[in-house]
Amino acid sequence: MSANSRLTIAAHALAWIGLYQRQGHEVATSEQIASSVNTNPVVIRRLLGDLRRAGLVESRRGVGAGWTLARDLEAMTLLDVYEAVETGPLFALHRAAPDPGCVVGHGIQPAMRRVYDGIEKTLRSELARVTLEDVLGDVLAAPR
Amino acid sequence: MSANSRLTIAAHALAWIGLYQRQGHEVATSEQIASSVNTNPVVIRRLLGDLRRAGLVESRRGVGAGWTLARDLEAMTLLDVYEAVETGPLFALHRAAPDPGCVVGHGIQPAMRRVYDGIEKTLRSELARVTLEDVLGDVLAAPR
DNA sequence: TTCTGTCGCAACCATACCTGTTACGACGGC
DNA sequence: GCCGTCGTAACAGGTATGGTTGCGACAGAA
Repeated sequence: MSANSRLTIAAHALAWIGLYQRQGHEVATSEQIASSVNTNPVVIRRLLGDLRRAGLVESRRGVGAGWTLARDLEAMTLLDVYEAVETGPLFALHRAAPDPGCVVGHGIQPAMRRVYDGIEKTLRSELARVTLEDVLGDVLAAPR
Repeated sequence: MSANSRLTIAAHALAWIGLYQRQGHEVATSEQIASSVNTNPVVIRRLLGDLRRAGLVESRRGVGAGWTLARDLEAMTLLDVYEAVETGPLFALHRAAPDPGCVVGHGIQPAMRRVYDGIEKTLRSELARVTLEDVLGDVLAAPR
């Protein structure tokens, strides 16, 4: 599976904004964040747009514009971020419906859905256990 | 995320072969399985090729060729199948390395990797808990 | 009012992966 | 030699992601 890095980048951006505000600055610009992430500012704006729609950050426009956290990193979990930036399910069922006349084709989808639902539930509880404050703490604890 | 259905199709194929053999047949052809899955036989052959390389199925060639299970469904878990058909990690880190001169850019990757490693470990234990025999049982228990 | 810096967003391209399809050689039993 | 099936390459189409450019919208400052 070609995994995507949206969750990683979103967590990076949030931790960056949180640290920047903690250092006394009011707003962070997409260009500053993009510089730390090493990507294009538009990529950051797109992602932060998702986070804004999820109520995790706010944006100001005009001169001196930029991004601020909508709530403290302590009150934000990776599950919030995951739900804001990820769309579909982890595993998909058949693209085209299997043969309903076949016993296996008939019963395989509910069987697999049950497994996948359990996995997604576990995944969510794992993500919900980690706050962005935890992430930032881990980041700052990295050896130089 | 655009999930892929490889795990679903692989489980479908294995359950189908298992049931077919249980009904007294020796080998299953990719065309029969493709008919139940509702896809092209080459797709099935490609997937079963992965499963063969993982030691889950065997193939015969020549006239009367086809596929057989390499071991009982009871001794096969969804984790075996997952590892056979899925390649990369569930979540990716940055595509391009973040700015190492930035505190966040420096520490974000080990921090996220720790989270992702924990999640993958949990995912694997969930998948390892389900045998293909469980799946087939669930399939056969589906209401008509 | 005008200027300036930033966001918002559309458009486009490149890449990568997955799925489906066609084609054809390899194999092995008859 | 014939035939059915696998093995695999090649290609096309769809989709997701990421990178880039361009430009209008906005809001504060001069």
